[in-house]
Amino acid sequence: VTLADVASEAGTSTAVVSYVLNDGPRPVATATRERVLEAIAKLDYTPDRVARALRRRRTGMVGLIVPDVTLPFFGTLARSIEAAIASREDLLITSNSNFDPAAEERAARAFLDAGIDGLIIVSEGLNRSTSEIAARSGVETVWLHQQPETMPAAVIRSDHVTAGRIAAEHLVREHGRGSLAFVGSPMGRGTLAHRYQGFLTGSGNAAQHLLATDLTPEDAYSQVQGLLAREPVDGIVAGTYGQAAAALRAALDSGRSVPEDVSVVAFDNDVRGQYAQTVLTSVEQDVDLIARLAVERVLRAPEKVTEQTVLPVSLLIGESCGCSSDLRR
Amino acid sequence: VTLADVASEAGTSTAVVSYVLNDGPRPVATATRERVLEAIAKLDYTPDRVARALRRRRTGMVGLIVPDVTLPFFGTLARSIEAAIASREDLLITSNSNFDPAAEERAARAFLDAGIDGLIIVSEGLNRSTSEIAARSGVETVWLHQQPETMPAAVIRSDHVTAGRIAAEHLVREHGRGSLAFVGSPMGRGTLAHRYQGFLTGSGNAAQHLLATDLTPEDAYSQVQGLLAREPVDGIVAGTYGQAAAALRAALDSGRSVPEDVSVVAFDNDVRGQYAQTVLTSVEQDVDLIARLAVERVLRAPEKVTEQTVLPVSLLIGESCGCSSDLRR
DNA sequence: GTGAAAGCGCTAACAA
DNA sequence: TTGTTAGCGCTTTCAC
Repeated sequence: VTLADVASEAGTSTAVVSYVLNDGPRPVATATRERVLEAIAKLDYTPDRVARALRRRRTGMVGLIVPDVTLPFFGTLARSIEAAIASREDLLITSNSNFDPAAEERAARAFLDAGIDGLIIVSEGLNRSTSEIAARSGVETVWLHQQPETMPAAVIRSDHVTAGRIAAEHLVREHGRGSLAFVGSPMGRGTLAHRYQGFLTGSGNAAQHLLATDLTPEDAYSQVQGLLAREPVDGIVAGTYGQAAAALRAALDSGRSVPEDVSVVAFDNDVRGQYAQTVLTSVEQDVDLIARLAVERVLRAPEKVTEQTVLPVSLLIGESCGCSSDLRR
Repeated sequence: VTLADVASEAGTSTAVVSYVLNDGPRPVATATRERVLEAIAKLDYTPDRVARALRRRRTGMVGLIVPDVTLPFFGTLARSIEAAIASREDLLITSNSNFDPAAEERAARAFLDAGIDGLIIVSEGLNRSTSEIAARSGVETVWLHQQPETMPAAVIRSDHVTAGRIAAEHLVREHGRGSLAFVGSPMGRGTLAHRYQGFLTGSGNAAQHLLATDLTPEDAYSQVQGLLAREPVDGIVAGTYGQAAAALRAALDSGRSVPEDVSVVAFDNDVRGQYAQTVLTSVEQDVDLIARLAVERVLRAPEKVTEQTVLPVSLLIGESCGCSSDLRR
C-alpha cells in the first residue's frame, strides 16, 4: 500500500499526504489532515523507506565497524550505540573487521554504497585508506578508541594515558607494589601505547617489565607465566580485559596468590566478570557517553562535538588489586 | 556520478551499462563492454544501492534481532551471522530487544519498513505478534534458539533437551554425583524448559533441586548460596553460561571446592571463559552452523532447509566438572 | 490550502 | 546487439 493509495482513499493529493506525514513544509487544513490520518490507519500504511531514501538522499542508517563484537568492550559499545541510534528511529548496520584493515575498508565501502548517513569506526590504529574513503564520501565519520594524531578526523576516545597512570598509581600508592609489569602491545600511537605511556608515568621506578604481546589472552598467559617463573613481580597491569584475566590465571598457575602475592589491574570492564572467582579491578571507560556522543556527532549538530573529544576514565575496584580481599570467602 | 554519466562517457545507453554491471539478461558486444568498463573505471562509478533497491524491490539487507549482543552466546551468534552475510555482499542491520517483546516488535517493524530481504530473530519464547508481522510482510523469517511449537514458523535451534540430558548424565555417570540442582527459569516451552526437561531425564533420581531463577547471574548467585547453606548438593547444572559462572562463585563463597565438592556444568560457551580460574565444563551449540543455516534460509534456497531444524550439541570438558582437575595449578 | 507533475538512479520490458 | 522509455514510491517545486 502506497502513498498514492492513501491519497485516493482520503480524496486528496499525494503532496498533501506527504505534508501530513512530515509536518510541513506547508500547512494542511485540519479536516483534510483528519481524513488523511484515517486513511493511513485504515490502510495500515507505512512509508517505504527505500523510496523515501532515494528522494531525500538520506537513508536513516548509520554504519558501525568494530573489530569484534564478541569482545566485551566492543560488544558493550555496539549495544549502546544501537540503543542511541534506535531511539532516533534510525537503523544501525554493523560489521566486524577482525582487526584487519582490508576488511575494515571493505566494510566502509559497502556501507557508503548503501547510503549511510553516518559512519562510526572503532579501530586499533587509524587506517589511512579507510579514512580517506570516508572523507571523500562526505559522510559524517567519527573514530572511536584509537589514536587521534595520524590525520585530521573526528575522534571520540577516553583518556587512555590517564587510565594507564591511574592503574599504576593505584598499585604503587595504595598497595605498595614495587615491581610492576605491563602486559600488552604498546606499538604505535594507539590505545595501548597511551595506556603504557601512562603506566610508565604512574609507576615511576616501580615499572620493571614490559611484556610485548599480541592482542590475545593466549600470549598474555604464556608470557606472564614465563616472567613469573624468573622474576619477583608483585603487580601486573594488562592492556585489555581479556589479557588481564589470562594474566591472573597465569599468576595462579605459577603458584602465586592474587591479590596477596600479585595485584592485577585491567582496563575496560566486562559485566560478566562480576561473578568471576576474582573480580578484576580495572580502569573503565564511560561507554554510554562515548556512544551517545558518537551518535550525536554523526547524526546531529556536528558542530556541538569538537574534533578531538577526550573523555574521563574511572577506577573500578574489584578483588584483584587487594583493596577488598577480605570480601572473598 | 550516475549510470547515465557512464553511458554517455562510453557512448552507449544506460540499459547496456546496466547489462554489463549485472551480467545480462542480454549479451553485450565485447567492444562495448570494454568501453563501458573503462568509463566505469575512469569515472570511479559505484551503483547507488538505494536506487537499485527501489527498482529491484530488494535491498540486500538482512535484519537480526537478538536479546543482547553483550551476552556471549548472542554476541558470538551475531558475529557469525554477520560474517555469513558479508560474504554474500549483503548487509546486516542489528537490534537488541533486551528480552522485551515490545522492543522486538518495534525492531521488526522498523526493519521491515526498511525493506530487508530476510529477518533472523533470536528470542526467548516466540513472540506471537512479532511473528505475525513478519509473516504478513512476506519476508523470509527464521527464528533461532527458542521453542518451535507455538506456531508455524521456520526454526533453527540446537537440541536443548539432549543438551540438558548430556549435562546431567555426565555428572551422574562420570563423576558419581548423586544430588543435583538445576539453576534457571524453565518456564514455558523455551530453551531453558528443554534443558531442564533433559536434565530430569539424564539425572534420574539424582535430580534433587530446582532453583527457579530469573535470567540474571545475580539471582543464580544468591539462590545457589542459599541452597548450599542447607543442602548437600554435589552437582549444579546452570541454564546459562553467566549463571553457571555465578553458581560456581557462590559455591566457592559457601566454602565448597569446585570441582572437588561440587561439580558445575554450563550451557553454551564463552571463549573468554578459557582463562577463568576454573574453566567451565559446558554443553555447547554449533554457533557457526546455526548462523550459516539461518543466512542460507533467509537469503537463498529456502526449500533446502526444513522448517524445523534441530542441530546437535556437544560436551566441552573444562575444569568445573572434575574431569581435568589435575590440569590446574 | 491544495493539486499536478517532475524526478531521485536504477532496471526491465519493449522496440528496433 | 543496442536504444528508448516507463516507472519503483516518495518529496518538492510550482501553479492555482
